[in-house]
Amino acid sequence: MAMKDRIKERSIGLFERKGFSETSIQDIVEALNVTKGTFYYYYSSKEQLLMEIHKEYIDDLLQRQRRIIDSGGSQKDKLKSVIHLLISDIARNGDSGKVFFREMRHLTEDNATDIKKRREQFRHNIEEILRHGAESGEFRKQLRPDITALAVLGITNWTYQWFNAKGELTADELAEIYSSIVLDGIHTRNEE
Amino acid sequence: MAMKDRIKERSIGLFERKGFSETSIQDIVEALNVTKGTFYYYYSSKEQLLMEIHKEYIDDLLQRQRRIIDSGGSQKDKLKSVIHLLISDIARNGDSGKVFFREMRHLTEDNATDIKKRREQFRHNIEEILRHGAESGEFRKQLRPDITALAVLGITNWTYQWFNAKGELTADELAEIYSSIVLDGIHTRNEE
Amino acid sequence: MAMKDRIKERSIGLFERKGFSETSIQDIVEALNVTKGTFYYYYSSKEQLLMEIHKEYIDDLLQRQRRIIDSGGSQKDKLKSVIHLLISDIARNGDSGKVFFREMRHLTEDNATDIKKRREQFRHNIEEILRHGAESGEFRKQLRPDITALAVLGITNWTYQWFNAKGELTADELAEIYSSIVLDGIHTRNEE
Amino acid sequence: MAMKDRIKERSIGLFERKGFSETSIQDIVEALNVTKGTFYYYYSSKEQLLMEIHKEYIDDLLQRQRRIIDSGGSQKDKLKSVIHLLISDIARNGDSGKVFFREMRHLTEDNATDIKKRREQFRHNIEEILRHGAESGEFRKQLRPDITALAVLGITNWTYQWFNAKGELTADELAEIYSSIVLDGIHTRNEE
DNA sequence: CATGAATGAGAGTTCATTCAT
DNA sequence: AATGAATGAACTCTCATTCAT
Repeated sequence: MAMKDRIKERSIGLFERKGFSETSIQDIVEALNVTKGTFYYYYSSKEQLLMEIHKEYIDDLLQRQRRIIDSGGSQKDKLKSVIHLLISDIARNGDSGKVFFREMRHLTEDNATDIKKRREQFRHNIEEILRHGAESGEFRKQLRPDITALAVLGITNWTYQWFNAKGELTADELAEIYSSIVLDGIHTRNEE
Repeated sequence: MAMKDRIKERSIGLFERKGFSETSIQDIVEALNVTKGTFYYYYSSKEQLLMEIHKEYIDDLLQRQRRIIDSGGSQKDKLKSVIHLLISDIARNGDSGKVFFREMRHLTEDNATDIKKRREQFRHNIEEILRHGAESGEFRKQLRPDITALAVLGITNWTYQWFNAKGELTADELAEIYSSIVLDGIHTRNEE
Repeated sequence: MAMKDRIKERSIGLFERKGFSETSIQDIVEALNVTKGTFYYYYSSKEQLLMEIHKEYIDDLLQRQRRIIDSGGSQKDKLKSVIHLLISDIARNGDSGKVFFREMRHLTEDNATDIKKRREQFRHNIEEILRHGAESGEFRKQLRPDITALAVLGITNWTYQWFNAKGELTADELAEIYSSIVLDGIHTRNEE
Repeated sequence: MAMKDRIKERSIGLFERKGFSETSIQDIVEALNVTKGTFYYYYSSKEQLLMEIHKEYIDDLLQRQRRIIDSGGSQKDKLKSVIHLLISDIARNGDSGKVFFREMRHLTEDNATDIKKRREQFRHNIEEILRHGAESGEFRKQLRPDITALAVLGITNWTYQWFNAKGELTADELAEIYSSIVLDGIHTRNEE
């Protein structure tokens, strides 16, 4: 693998374990057995590295979300797929996600604005699924799509705080449970 | 107000705005127009201050949660009350919550373990509500209480990322919407 | 002497010998047997220290120049006194002057502008002496006061490049020679 | 133009604008759209480049000064020619001169000694003109030639600090004024 | 109670230079 | 003739903490 990617990969791991601020350039280069000069040959600053991690993560997510939305299928299926997308990403790509959700604060203003826009795009796309689903009669009409989208994101994103890909629960199972809660709630139904 | 509390209060505000690592003791004492010596007279270290913030926050939450659980009422009402407790706390006490959710990483191991235990207690109490509700037939039996508790915490805690107490939505309204989603889901029902 | 002044004094000596860029904070604090922290307790940056050196130097010079101008006496006497002021300052205060003339480049724009204004004030004051002297008939009318002022400054300031206060020539003697050259030139006169 | 000269030329421009220490090899090669390797193919170090700039400058000056001295003519004419030589060089060759006068400090000891010798030769040659002029009766006998030479150099070299080749004053005019001041002084004469 | 001088370790970053290709 | 990856030392600056007063 190229040095630039090796640096990124190790940094993600260290940022996840110790936090961005608590990880020094020294830590990163020592983990790779290279020198600080090497780091700065590939990245102009620690923040630029963080920015690249963020961009890669959110762009990948947006792209896969786009594919789901463009696919045929009911809005319910699309919503389930988006939930599955987010959860399964933890198993695939866990540390990146954790860094993404925790360390945005350390981007400079310009970069933060950039990333924020893409995050809002992701949220907005979920809102659209909910809105179309309400129009088509799949979803309850009285729930505000904006708040509901945030609820869905809350459930899934919080998973980054506790989910262990090697635990007894698979990402697929968890996505299934979340979908069930979001779609049907926890109340017993008349018909049950 | 006593100096010790003034220090804590200002620190919470600064930690929320800039982050724990990015806030220096200098920042804190300058904001209060005192000197570093004063800080160290009241707190033995920056981390000890963070620990006190955490303890105060979680203990207050646990105490109020306890009161809800000990009150009579259905499990459904208790769950709604806990959701309301968490959301309304943002309006009352927003910065503390944000610091609590973001900065636990900066506690030393011993302190982190201590706080983690209390957080798990809080989560466990929600699990119990869910478990009792399932036993009593209020809630669907096939949903795992542990995962469901984490879903509830996800929805509410994520709110700290975006909720603005001065926005168009009140904490009460938001708690109501969340309860509706959690209890009934977003699907349209037969009877509707 | 107070630490702040000790730092300044030593820094002037080091800047003179090695140059501003080539003198590190480490060099300064080692020469004083203190630590870097101490330096930054008194000066917020290396540049701020340089700025204080510059301000002190030029302000002192301007003040003494003012006294000369406000004294009675012919313009010729005033010019001679200003030349004497500049030369004698080297003996008194040599390193400061060398730093002042060499290191202005290292000030940030705002600070450089500030210092430049005061330097121009000094030059302007010489111009005024020359202008008044021309009006009163003491000095030749066909010489432009602005260029002549720069010539006077050239002669005197260049002295900082080579003059050694401990050499065979005293500052007073040198000032006398310079005055003679500037006033009468090097040509032989008819009457001689 | 050959790469080696292109590097030198650009470097002179950068050194003049930013200073020797503040100009990195990176800056130089970026300005030329080549890589660091190229730089080190032609120059063994940054200092060697500086040395070549110095040598070229002073050797050119010495050579032209020699031509003036070897020409017939009065000492007065020779002195005027040397003043003109120095001033006109600014217009032709401004950046080199500025670098020459400002950055000698950054030569290593051996190189500095070498350059110093040639500078002293230049100064010594002026001294000789003055000495011969005094002997022949052209110049006042009571002025020390060594100090007077330094005064002449002061006036001319200081010009590098402020002269703008594109300003209202030409180099020729300035040389004329300087010569007048040096030769005749600023005093009014009986005969005027 | 509170000050303020001083510490010392470590942070992010820069940069002249080397060298295999 | 030129590249570009890598080095390593040095740089400016920050900061939690200590302690005599």
